[in-house]
Amino acid sequence: MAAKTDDSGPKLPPAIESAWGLRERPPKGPRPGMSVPTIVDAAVRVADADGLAAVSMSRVAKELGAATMALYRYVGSKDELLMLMVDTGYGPSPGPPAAEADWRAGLTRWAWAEHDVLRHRSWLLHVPISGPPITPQQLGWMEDGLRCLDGTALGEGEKMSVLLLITGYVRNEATLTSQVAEGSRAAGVEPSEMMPAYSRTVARLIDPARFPALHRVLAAGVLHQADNPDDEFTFGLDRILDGVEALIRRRPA
Amino acid sequence: MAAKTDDSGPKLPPAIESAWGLRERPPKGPRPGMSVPTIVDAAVRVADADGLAAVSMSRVAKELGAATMALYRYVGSKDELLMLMVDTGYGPSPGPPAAEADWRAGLTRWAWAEHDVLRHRSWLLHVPISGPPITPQQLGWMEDGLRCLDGTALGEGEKMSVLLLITGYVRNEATLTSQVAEGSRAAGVEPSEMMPAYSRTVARLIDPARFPALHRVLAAGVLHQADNPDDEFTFGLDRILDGVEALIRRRPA
DNA sequence: GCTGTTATGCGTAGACCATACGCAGAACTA
DNA sequence: TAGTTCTGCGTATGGTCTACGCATAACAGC
Repeated sequence: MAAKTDDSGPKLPPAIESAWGLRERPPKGPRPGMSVPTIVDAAVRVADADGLAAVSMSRVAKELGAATMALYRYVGSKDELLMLMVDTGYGPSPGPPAAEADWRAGLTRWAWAEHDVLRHRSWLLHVPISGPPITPQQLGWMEDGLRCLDGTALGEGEKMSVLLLITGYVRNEATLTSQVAEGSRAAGVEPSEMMPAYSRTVARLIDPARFPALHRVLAAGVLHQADNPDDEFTFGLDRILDGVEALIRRRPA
Repeated sequence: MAAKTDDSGPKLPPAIESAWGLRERPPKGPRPGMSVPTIVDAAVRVADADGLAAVSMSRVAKELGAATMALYRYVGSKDELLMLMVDTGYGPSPGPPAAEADWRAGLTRWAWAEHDVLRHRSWLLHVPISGPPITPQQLGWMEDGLRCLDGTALGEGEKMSVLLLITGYVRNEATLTSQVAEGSRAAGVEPSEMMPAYSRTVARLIDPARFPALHRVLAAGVLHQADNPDDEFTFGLDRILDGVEALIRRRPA
């Protein structure tokens, strides 16, 4: 209730308001030569091509044929630009679950959707997030996730916690695999040689008497063969969903 | 096998080697005025006091009464320093589980230990990690975690996956709560007012028809009262451990 | 049509940052 | 004593974000 009657309350960054379409152009002054979406798209293009580190205000401006400082008419700070980049970088949410899908199938699809986004936009993982989501598409993802749990007996707070749990897992998994990929590129090693090399390094460093369990893992050759990363992802996700299932079963239907 | 007979193989950063104590001082030249641990301690002190963003080479040097460039005699790059900061920032691992503890109690203790470290050293979460752990104390944490699963029927690879799962969860939870804390400090709001303010903002932005599930969550007031963060942490951890328990039960003992 | 107001584009400049390079001198070996 | 090698660090380069202010373009009202 009282959604619109709220005073405008806590100051929202201007660029965020314009992302929600709550901002009419003032009728005076020269016509703007760019727009917030144009700038954000350019920044995303740079990040896609050369990584997040390449996204500097001057680089984005160059991409648009504009001067560096021109961007600051549209975006309050670089952090604000980053927030908007995350929003468009994630893209539209995967949509509500199919009507006949149960919660587990729905959340699995939801998790894989985020997984897929993060796989080919790994720079999203490097953006320092500075708070809970307030951009349109981000909240769209949240909405779609919540809907997966609609039929269950979980409380609203529990639903939220479950979503946070899953999203955190997906991000974490993506972070690890992207680190391996980036590390191998940086060291000029074949990606498939990365984990074996790591395994050899650790083996050289540790004393088996002080690190017996770790030594056993290495001896088992676990880190040698690069598992199919998708299997690794599925393993963890299934563990988490098993845990959620145990919780749901415990509730009276 | 063949731990020492390995050639020195992949080039390890010099400062890492010295962290493992594999580096004797060359007998010539002037005696060094500082040491790697001295520098790392100073950097940690800066991060503890003013956050990771305050850790610049010049700031650390000032802390030591030295010139900026003097540090580069000991540390190859800032990234290398950061890696060492993480190692000493985590501190010594919590130690092996008590003999009478089952795996679940052991992992719970292990997870809480990391949780506690991250709670009062939240800058650890902001360090961009660039690969799997190779520093002594980091591997110590890994060892202690693995030992918790020693009695179970899990394979070595599964043990590793479980650990990754838990550590990822702990980091993620800590990231979220520290974001709320930092956000409130940045906005000058009481920490306890942070989530209510967020809730109000989202309520103002979303259209209940397009975001029905989210609207329901808000209406339930879930985000209003700042849950005891420890309860939130326990909830997620128990979900994950339930999932692990389901896996272990499925294995023949 | 003229004038005042306002918003835009952007040049300049300041305050940081990491770090490549090279030199003076210290501490050791022979 | 001569030679070698390592330390400390001054200087300089090229990058970052962004505060500030000016010229100009476009509209509102008279």
